[in-house]
Amino acid sequence: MKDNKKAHDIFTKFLKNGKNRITPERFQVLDVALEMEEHFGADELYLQIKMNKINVSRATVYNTLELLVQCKLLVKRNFGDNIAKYESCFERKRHDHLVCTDCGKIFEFTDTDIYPIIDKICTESNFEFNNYSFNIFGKCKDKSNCTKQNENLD
Amino acid sequence: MKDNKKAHDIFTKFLKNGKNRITPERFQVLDVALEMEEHFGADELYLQIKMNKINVSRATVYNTLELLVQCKLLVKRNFGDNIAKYESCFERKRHDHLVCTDCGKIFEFTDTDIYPIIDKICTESNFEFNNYSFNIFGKCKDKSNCTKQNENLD
DNA sequence: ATTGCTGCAAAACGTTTGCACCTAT
DNA sequence: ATAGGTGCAAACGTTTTGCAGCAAT
Repeated sequence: MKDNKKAHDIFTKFLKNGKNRITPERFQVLDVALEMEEHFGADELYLQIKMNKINVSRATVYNTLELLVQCKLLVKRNFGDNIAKYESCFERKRHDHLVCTDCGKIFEFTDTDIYPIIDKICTESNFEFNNYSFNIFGKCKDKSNCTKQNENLD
Repeated sequence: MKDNKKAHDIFTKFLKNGKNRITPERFQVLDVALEMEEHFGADELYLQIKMNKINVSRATVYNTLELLVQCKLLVKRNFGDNIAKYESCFERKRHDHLVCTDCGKIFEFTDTDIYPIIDKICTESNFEFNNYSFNIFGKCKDKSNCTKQNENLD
């Protein structure tokens, strides 16, 4: 297991601050979330929890994931399929995604040039920045890399 | 009714090109879509169609919307609530969105500085660009403007 | 003791699918 | 004639909700 102590501390502080209760279930959700592969769905996490023989209900998983987003241990993303995907951003660099519409693969990139643009727009629009999402949809040109799950294309 | 002739022509050309059939239902969906307020959901469009006493099924609406996205008369968007939203981009300038997480309002902005960034990333990643999504989430600072539907905040 | 959280199951919601019939080609 | 498209209803998968019991404060 990774060193989740810092993450626990952040979550504890957040929960106390918001008069939310400190429950073992919430920390179990956090622990499993930090172990997940990137970009997991809420239900996927729930099933993983069941597989680990941990007894936490769906309702608690969904509820806790929202809390973890609020305290910025997780980010919530959407890659165009209308399923909420979560991703740890605990001790990770902010990044965005390229989504291949042929094979469904998701690639990460980091580009800081976008930050001043966001700053400018928020200032101009009198908007208090909280988060952003930036996805690029297209096709892997390197087709050896692209399994092309949708064979009905082209 | 707006001048939908050009849009019809684009759709017709696209359908013929892909060996899709030209059916009256598809053009009825297009016409209602072009009349909709910005950012409508598929089911919302279906209900609007029913209200107009037009007889087109849900299946056809969902199917046709995908075709309209493919021929770039509509764009499909997602503002973080896992409901696919559509928006006409027929004779409209490309734009992105600020989403207020307090009141849910969505504001548009246009910023061309992002294009060279997208170009650069696609070139570096050997990616064939098709589309992108860029949303900024935050709060309207001008609270007189913000109805704050979520009174449980702060 | 209070009130928020939990588990469970059912419901809700947007979306997709199966099938028989229809229609554009 | 024959694919492909349609309408309808049922199914699907994700997410939310209602409620009784439980547990953190």
